[in-house]
Amino acid sequence: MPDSLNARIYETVCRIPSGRVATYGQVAREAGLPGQARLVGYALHNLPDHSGVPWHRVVNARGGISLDQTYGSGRLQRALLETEDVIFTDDGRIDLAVYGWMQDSSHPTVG
DNA sequence: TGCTTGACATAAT
DNA sequence: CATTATGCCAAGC
Repeated sequence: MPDSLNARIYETVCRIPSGRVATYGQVAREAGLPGQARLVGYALHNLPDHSGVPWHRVVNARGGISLDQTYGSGRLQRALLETEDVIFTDDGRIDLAVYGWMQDSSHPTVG
């Protein structure tokens, strides 16, 4: 199994600060996989529960959970994000403009 | 070995 | 912002 690949993705996902979320594309770029956002999702799929990787901080470009929110993982991610003070919209999405993983300190809610 | 699928992104409308 | 069409790479059978 290509741990070198997943490892890069896990490393990047762990880089996501609490209370914020990053898109698959953003993680993919940080992991050195520009354009291969799918591989990020694939890696997270292989991600074991005992890995300690904050996979719940990874969402799609719409700021929404692609998983089935009607069952386990989907509901779990939302629950975990809520524990990070992340607010969901009525549409069940996250405002990337507010909770998006911005490396710059510039934040609409902070600045 | 080759086809199909997949926790997605981006461009155009 | 939502929808539709296309691209990308790796895993599964």
